[in-house]
Parts: sequence; structure tokens; C-alpha cells
Amino acid sequence: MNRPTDERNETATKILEAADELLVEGGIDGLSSRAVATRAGVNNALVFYYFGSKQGLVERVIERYYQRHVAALESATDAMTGDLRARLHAMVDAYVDFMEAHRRFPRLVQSLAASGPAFHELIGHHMAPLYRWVERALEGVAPKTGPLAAGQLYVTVSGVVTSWYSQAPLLAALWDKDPEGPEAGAERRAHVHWLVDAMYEKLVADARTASRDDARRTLAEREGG
Amino acid sequence: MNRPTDERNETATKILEAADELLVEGGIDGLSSRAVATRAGVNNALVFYYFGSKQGLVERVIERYYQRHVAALESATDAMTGDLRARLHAMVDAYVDFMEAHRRFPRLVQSLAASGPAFHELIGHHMAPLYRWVERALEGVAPKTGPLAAGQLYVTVSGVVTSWYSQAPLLAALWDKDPEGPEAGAERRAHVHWLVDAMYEKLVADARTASRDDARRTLAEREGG
DNA sequence: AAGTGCTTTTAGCAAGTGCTTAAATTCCCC
DNA sequence: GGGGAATTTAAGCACTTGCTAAAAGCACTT
Repeated sequence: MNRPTDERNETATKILEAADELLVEGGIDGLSSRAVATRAGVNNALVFYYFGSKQGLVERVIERYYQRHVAALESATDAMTGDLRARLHAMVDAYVDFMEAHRRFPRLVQSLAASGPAFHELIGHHMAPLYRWVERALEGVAPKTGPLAAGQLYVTVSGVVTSWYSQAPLLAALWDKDPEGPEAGAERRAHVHWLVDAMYEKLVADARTASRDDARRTLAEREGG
Repeated sequence: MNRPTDERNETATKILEAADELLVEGGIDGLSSRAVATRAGVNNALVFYYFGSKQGLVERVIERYYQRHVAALESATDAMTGDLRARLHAMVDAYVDFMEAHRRFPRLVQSLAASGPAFHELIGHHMAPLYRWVERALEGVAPKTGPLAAGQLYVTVSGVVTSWYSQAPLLAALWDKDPEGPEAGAERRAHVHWLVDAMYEKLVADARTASRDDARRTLAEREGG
């Protein structure tokens, strides 16, 4: 089972890409080794020769995505300049850019997360660096604990972005525009930007209010003493 | 296939509840008619006697949820008083309350939506009244089109609420608190309230800015003429 | 030509799937 | 208690699944 399964191996790559394409159509349970082999144009047994098991194959597929994901965010982070608000927008853009370029990815992750705890650990493992990345980026902006902690903001922003991709196909019958089209995508991106602004502005306003309250309390104490 | 499958039929109800419990563990593909029958303590063939097919069974399970969901929101709407902000909070609370009381539901919907387009139409069908409900509730607050239209706000709020339930199990390794526990749930609710406030406040602030711009523009036109 | 190590193919097992059919059972009205 | 309908059961069909073992093909060195 120690076969080279990276891009240097042509057969393994063909299998990976076939699995990637098929996964989004039916989740992991809708995926059969035979279908993958047929799509890749190789023999069924080769799937197991290269990846050991179906689970192993799927794990490699999502590993590949997360590698690209982390790389994309890292290179975006390096290029970030300007004030905090601009940097927040750049972060969100990098995130949305990746999802737009890999529309299958958020659906795949959601599908795997939904198909029982078999993949929870794996996804959590890959999610961790991204989570830490956001945590670091929000240092000084968000409090350490409570309803505005980085963890909550992370869940919200990632939920807002990724849930778009799972909800869009359901909205087809409700919307005039095609929710999967580029116009709707641009509109969604503008909405997310607006939302980030709304959160940022309230965060700042709350902090101002709190410090004013502090000042008033300090004043009252001084007057009282 | 015209058997009574509502609450009056004990056997059908047992099957429904068994399916409901099992669905969350493995999605629709992880669900087998035999497992349902065993869990319900009935014969395997009865599943098909009452529900025709596995697909039919699952459809009834989610129908039941959506019936309760709509009922819960309707009774909450009736009891809503106060200003707009208070009503928005009440809406969100009713929504979160339902999800907290039926934690399997958001995961089930996500699981089905993720397992291919077979259920897209059905979910979209049940989602429609809720979507219209939000659209109506946001009348006068949100513009008709663009990035702040009710449709975008709907996707965002429902995404923020439901994605919590799919992400919580993944956060277990990253958090100090148990994300599935009641404390984290309360914190999440507070976060969603805060988020709704942030959106509401920015919506109001944007409207003020826009009308001031309008006034300035009108003034300029008058002076120019 | 024989041997070597990797890759691919063939063929199939064992288990599980959705679903059907026909017989057995229970229920209820007369 | 008889008879017809509704319900429940046992048994199995036809098919797909993940996965494996053994053989075959291949390029390569010696």
C-alpha cells in the first residue's frame, strides 16, 4: 500500500480526479469503486492497489483540497496590506475565491461531515490550521471568550460562505436569477463583504461603548471615594 | 400504498421514528430498511407496505419535521409584539428554539441536500413557505434586490444557525468547552442575536446615509436649476 | 534467456441492498 | 362463528457493494 499516489503517478491521479468528480454527485455512499475505475478508464482493482480502501481514496481527495486551500490562504495572507478592515475584506475574498474556484469542495466537506462521524476527525484535523489562522487574524479585534470570540466568528463566516453552496441549488425554484450563475455569485460576495463590515462596525462600536462605560464607572468611583 | 401513515397508525409511527433516529447516523445511504425494521421491532416488509419505498419513507420523515417547523414559526409569529428589533430577535429565537429542540433536523436536511439532487426539489418545496415568511417579515427593512435583499439575508441567517449544528461536532477537538453542550448552545444563541443586531444596525445606518445623500443630491439639483 | 519487481487484469467471494410475492395471521362486521 | 379485508410474516430474487487472491503482462538488469 506504499504506492506513490501523488501527481507523479499518472494512474493514481486519474483515479483521484475521477473520484473527485463523482463524489459530489452522491457523496461517499453514492461512490462505488467500479464507477471510479470506469470513469478513470482503469481496472477496478487498481483503486485498491493504489489507495488501499475506498475510505483511503476519499481521504486523499479531501487532503488534496485542503492542501490547496491552505496554500491559497497563505499566499493571500502574505499579500495583505492596509488597515484592518481592508485586511478582513482581503481574507474573505481569498476564502470566497477558493470556494468559487472549487465549488465541489464545500459540498464535499458538508457531505462527508453529514455522513456520520467517520470523517469528523479527519475534517477537524484539516480544519484546525484554518481555524487557528482566523483566530490569529482576529487577535485584538475579538474577545478571548464569549459570544464574540473568534470561534463564534469563525463558525459564522465559514457558515455564511459555505452554506451558500449547499443552499444555492435549493433556491433555484425560488429565485428569478440562477443562484448558481456568476451574477448571483457576485451578489453573494458583496453580501458577505457587507456582513463583515456590519460585524466589524458593531465590534468597534461595542468596544467604544464599553470603554465609555468603564470611564463613567471609574469616574463614579472617584466621586464616591 | 394508501395506508394511513400518520400518528393514528402505531406501526407506521414506530417505523417513522426508527428511521428518524437512524437517518442522522448515516444519511439516507447509511439507512437500510432492515435496520429500520429491527429498530422499530417490526418486519422488514412492513416498511414497504406502509411507505412504498425507502425514498417514500425518508420523504415522510422530513415532511413531519417541516410540518412542525412551520407550526412552530407560525405560533411564534402570532405572539410577536414590540418594535422591529424585538420582533427580529423573537423570530431568530423561534428559529433557534426549533433547531435546539430538533437537533437532528438541520443535520438531516444538510445530509439529504448533500446526497445529490434527488432531494433538492423536495427540500426546496418545503423551504419555500419559510423563505416567503422571512421575505414578508423583512419587507420595508431590506431592499427588493441586490446584496441586501431578503434572499441573501435568508441564506445568511439560516446558514449561520444551521451550520452551527454541522460544525459543532468538528470543533470538539479545537474547543475547551463541549460545542454540543448547553453552555456552547447559549453562547451561540447570544452570538446570533448580536449578529442580527449588527445587520439591523448597519441596515438602518445605510438607509440614513442614503437618504442624506439623496437630500444632498436634491439640494444640488435645485441649486443648479 | 532467465530472473526481478512493479503494474494491471481476471474472476470471484461474502455480505448487504431494495423490494416483491405469497402465505399466514389478525381484525372486525354480519 | 363465517367471511372478507387489513395487517403481518417468511422467504427469496436480482443486484450492487468493498475487497481479495492469483495469475498475467510489462520493462528491466544480468
